[in-house]
Amino acid sequence: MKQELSDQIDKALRRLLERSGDTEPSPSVALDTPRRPEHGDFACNVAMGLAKRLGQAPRAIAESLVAELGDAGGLVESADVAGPGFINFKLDLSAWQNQVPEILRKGSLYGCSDEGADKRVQVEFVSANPTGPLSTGHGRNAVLGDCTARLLEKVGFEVTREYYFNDGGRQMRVLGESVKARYLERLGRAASPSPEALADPETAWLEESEGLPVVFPRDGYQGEYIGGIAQDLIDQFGEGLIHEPGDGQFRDYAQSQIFAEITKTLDSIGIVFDVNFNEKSLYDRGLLERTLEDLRALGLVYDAEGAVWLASTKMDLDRDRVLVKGTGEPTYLLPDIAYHCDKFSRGFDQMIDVLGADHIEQFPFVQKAVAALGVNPDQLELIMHQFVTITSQGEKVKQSTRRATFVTVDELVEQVGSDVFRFFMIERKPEGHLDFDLDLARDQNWRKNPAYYVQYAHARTYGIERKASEVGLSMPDHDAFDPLRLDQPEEIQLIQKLVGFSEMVSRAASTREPHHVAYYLRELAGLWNPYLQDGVRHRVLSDDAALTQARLGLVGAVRVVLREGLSLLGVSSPERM
RNA sequence: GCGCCCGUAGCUCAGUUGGAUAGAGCAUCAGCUUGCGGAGCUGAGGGUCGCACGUUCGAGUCGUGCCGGGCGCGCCA
Repeated sequence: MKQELSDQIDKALRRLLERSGDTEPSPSVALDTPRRPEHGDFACNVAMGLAKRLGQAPRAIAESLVAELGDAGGLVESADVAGPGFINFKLDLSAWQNQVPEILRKGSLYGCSDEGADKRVQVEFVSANPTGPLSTGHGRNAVLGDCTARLLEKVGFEVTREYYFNDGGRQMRVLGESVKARYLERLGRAASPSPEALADPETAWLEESEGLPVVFPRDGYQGEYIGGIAQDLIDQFGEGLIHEPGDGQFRDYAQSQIFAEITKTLDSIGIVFDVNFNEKSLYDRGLLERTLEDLRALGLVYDAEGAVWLASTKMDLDRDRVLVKGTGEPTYLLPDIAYHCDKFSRGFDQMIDVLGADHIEQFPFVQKAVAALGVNPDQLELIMHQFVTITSQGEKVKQSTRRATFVTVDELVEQVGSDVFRFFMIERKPEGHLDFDLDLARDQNWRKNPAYYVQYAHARTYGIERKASEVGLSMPDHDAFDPLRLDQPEEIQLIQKLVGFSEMVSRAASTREPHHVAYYLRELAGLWNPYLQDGVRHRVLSDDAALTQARLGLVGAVRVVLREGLSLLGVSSPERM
């Protein structure tokens, strides 16, 4: 509808410019929705931008444009020139009202578009290495990536969700050694390091204690889950693994166990990946060597100090980076570059990496290197997000990765459920900090907890349907009511909000900002809940049969939009609460 | 020290290529209300948009400099 008006204005503007002998390209017409209702339904500022070019007063240009436009084929009720040169449009009420059956007709397709038609996009997210349970930061990353993927699907892209993890390097070896240490401790063949030493890197690290060697690695993983994995191995193998190296079965078993746990966690919040891509497969296919050779052929690689370096300063970056260590082992950077080349070779039109703030430094190196190897840098984009803090009783909950005292996704989901978890995690724009208010998240009061507030708004559409069925009424089809009966100001306002859904989806998808969906839903619910509450002025079920049908039509349209919006967030749409 | 992100109401945060008198939720206060669904409805107060300068018809939004907070700056990932 907005598009239709915008097109009409565009045509009128072209006619106007042509007549005045102006041959330059016509400026694009932008409409925005004014904050103040007396400024109409849509406002246009194109006249102000043309003032200089045409050498006329903006208001005069606006007047001519209004005259040229006429009533835009019955769409416009009034067009007024206001302020410094705005044109304020008020649409005919029926233009709004007739959208209600349209929403019902489209149903779950409402809000969809073809912006991404025939395009394949890959979203890489979570990508936590399987060394422990997912933290809240990973949780935010997971929800952000998944909601972005859902938005892209909504606007027509073919989306691949992918999880990449490093299983070739040092980190996994330390994991294996950590498990082996706990294994030996539990069998009475090794001693645990002192708690003081574990807590503080500066404290002396004993080689042995009470006659037993201390084998736990200095930078090992201290979480309790490591002991659990060790216990599993004792239950299975007894003492049979005491001569097994840490990076053998210990590592393999720990990795597969932890990865299975991570998968389970993600599943519990409705996230399933299409591809789990492991670093090792890059080694197996010889892609590291090939990437290195390709970069070397471009003169972007050199040897120094016993290591192999990426000449990133030649690519406008502030320093060079090591690709292969003196030990002959690659750093994580080389596989990362090889991985992104592999992505590209799989034919995606667009690749999106979702990364936490602690990893963004890495991104430019990968992007530049991959660009040197022939990928258009615009095809590889980054969604960066800041960290999560958890607040309860007005105090921040302290977290430490090193000591594994962080709050896990599992713990949070157990307390508040998947729906609230996801809603809270997506509510903030990615680049801002996210303060997770645990008390509010736990609050069952629908009026206070925004997640429930929106879900409740949806459930109420079913409450009304149930009530209606008691008097033999059912929800009308899209052509079985007269939308012109929806003429109360609150109803028009609701309809305008419903109509704005598509534009919001399109914008959220193109800017990769799913938090707009959450805000939109809160606003819609903020109109809908009070509308229902005021059962005097506009009761849905009344003695007026035709009016009742029309309002049930509105109930249906609101239901469609709430359901579609919630589904973009991966939050359920309950029929009762 | 250098790089990136953030700074908007008491708190947590929105703010659509720069648009008209800066918004929401929570909290506070006042009045109404006994419900198509669990207490609700209506209204009010609350702001030098971190500070300064600049760009222009117009700046919360763009540029520069400063202040404050977070993250990063490894042959760790």
